[in-house]
Amino acid sequence: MGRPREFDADDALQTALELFWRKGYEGTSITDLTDGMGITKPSLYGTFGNKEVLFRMALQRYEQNYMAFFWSALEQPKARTVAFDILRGFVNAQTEECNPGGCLVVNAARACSDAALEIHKTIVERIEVGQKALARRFERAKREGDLPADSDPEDLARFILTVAQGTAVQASSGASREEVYRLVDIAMKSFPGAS
Amino acid sequence: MGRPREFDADDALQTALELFWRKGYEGTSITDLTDGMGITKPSLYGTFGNKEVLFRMALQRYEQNYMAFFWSALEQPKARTVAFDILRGFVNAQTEECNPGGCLVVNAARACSDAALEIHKTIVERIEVGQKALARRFERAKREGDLPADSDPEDLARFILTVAQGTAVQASSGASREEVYRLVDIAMKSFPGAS
DNA sequence: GACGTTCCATACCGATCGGTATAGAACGGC
DNA sequence: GCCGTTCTATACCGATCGGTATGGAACGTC
Repeated sequence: MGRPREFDADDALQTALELFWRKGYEGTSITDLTDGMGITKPSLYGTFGNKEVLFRMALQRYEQNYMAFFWSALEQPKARTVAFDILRGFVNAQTEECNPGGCLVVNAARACSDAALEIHKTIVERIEVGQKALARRFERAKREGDLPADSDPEDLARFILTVAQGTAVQASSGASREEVYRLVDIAMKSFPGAS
Repeated sequence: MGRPREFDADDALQTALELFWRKGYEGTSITDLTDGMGITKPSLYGTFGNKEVLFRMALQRYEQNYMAFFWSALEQPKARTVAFDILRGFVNAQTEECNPGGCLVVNAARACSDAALEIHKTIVERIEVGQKALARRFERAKREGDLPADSDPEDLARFILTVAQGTAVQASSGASREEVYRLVDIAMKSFPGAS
């Protein structure tokens, strides 16, 4: 009962996600959000709570809708394919025409001012979650003989994500998909099992 | 003649550099700057003009004092040494105890809000200057037979700087110097001439 | 010691920040 | 038709943003 809302909350969240992606957490103002969503401030606060929870909801949606490739890549049978699929998946998301450039997480990782410290902590934590999951996957590969006995799974995981973060900077600076694809090919030469 | 200023402008600029390094352009407020410098706003504006020119002065000082290794690395005789010295130099600057974490340029590269567009353009431009200089160095190496005939100097330059940008994200997220050193070693396996 | 000059301290500017109080408009249930 | 509820619109909140006007204090010069 009561008056029905005149906008689609899901559409609005998608708009917020894209704005945060493009401009970062602190770079996106409430006015940016309400203008983009086409709603008023009370509607935004009534629906989403406040800016911080809205960002966290957008972050969750981002991981679900744009970072899903990461977790399915982990299920590839060979570590080398895991690594390649992850890098390619990142680059695809970062250079998709209809997406903002770069990576929402990396773009927001410099939520710099003291006021955004909590957001920064969350971002760093999300990166670590992915890095640890990848390291565990590489440990399994090492046990299976899929990775050499002298390789360090944690270092390899850090390397892959570091390249992904680097490509995010490149992509948000305007590098083309093909350029970054070639970059991934070069990076993969460092990975055990290169032809 | 006139009353002498009661603070050292060079010290103040160094403080500004460190604040911008740690918190980015928009994340650093005028109050942050004046508090850190121990001066008042009129002194800051009288000495440096405004926030944007202060940032550009800090950026210039940063390149001179912390990125000098880049240009001397270019003078190394072998391309592989050039690449390694550059990566090591970046990591050293990014993980120096007494420095803020990461890279001022990468941290500021997400000067996200619409207001900071000019700063963002400058930052992207500074990255490109380095990337092009490195590509030219690798072109020379290719001509000299120091790099294989089928290698692409531009792609190699982009790869090295992408890894450097990735390490900057890692470092500002708290990775240790040794961890990032190992990461550089892995990345160097992609570079032509690996043992 | 008066002077022009330069710097410092306080207090202020309009704009914007994230967030909210208030009042009215649009609905379902009775 | 009326009520309770939930939305929307306007107008506002204190705080902070980058930047400045004003007045006095500290100098070298004469």
